[in-house]
Amino acid sequence: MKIVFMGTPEFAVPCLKALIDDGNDIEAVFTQPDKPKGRGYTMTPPPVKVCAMENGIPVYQPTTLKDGEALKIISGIAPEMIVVVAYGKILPKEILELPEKGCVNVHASLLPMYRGAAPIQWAVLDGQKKTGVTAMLMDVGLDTGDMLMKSELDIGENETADELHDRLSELGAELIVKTVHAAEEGRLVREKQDDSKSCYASMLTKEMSRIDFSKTAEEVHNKVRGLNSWPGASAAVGGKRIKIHRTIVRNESGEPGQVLSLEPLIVACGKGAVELVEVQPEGKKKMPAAAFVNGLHCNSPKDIRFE
RNA sequence: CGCGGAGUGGAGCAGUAUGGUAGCUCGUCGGGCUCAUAACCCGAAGGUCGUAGGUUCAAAUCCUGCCUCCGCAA
Repeated sequence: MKIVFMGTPEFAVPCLKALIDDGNDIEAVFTQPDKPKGRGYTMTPPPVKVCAMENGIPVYQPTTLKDGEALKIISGIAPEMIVVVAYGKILPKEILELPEKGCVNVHASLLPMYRGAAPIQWAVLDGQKKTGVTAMLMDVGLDTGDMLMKSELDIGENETADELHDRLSELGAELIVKTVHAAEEGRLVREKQDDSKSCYASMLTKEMSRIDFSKTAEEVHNKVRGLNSWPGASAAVGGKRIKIHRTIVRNESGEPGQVLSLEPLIVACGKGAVELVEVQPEGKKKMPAAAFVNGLHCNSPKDIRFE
């Protein structure tokens, strides 16, 4: 099928690859402009751009789709379908209506749950046991279009958002290929979203990363998993910030923030406790909690405290 | 030139202002104790102190260049 692909981050790459491998005719890729990133503000191309260029596909990186330029380019190509995966821009109505088979979006949740920017992370933050990917026909609303196909996935008890992200992106790649096939064969069924069951997964911010140990062990654990690896969950020990990458829920209890054991490293929460498995002090690499404890040179759990 | 931290046996750290024998907590290996052990006791191996120069009788330590890793910020 003749397709224009729109996407930006790592999540979208498997979808693009799968569509290419499936033999579709990807005439153009739209992605966000390169941005200064990391230490030293190096200009970094989005992952989708890198993938597109490796495959010799023309890349467009407009700052806006609303000025008519993009519309001109796309109507010149006249794609049968536009596939959008985590592009990061709102498509104007004129573009949505352009392809005969519509604009299909792959979204990393079981819609209508978790519409919006960070569906994977919020599913973990909320302690969901199940999530998935949904292919839908885009309309002018934000992730409100009619659903076409879904794939479900169980979330592991200790699975992080990053790990789930990788699994969902692969699942999404399978789903979009199936959806394209179904569209070619004209057997897609549209299903309306039940708006009353919808919820919104807002963007994550750094402000969320601070751990509140007065919350329950499950809430702390879900925060660590859901915010990993960005922005990450963090706490303070002895006035220094420390990122907490991996935890396990424990049954012990104590005063919130109190260290109950050094080996393994267990910190009490409002209810229950969490064992810290992998941490990262400011300016250091991530390390096993045991290594962190070694470097502290303290003998008693009373010597340290998490805040 | 966005701001800042750091490279020391396999891991995490100390030692660096006042240059002078390579240290600590673990891990690993061997032995002992024990019904047994991730516990305890004894012993051992393992490091050109990121790299290249410079100063010096002498550099992990002082000076200069380079490489690498990380936190913040975006």
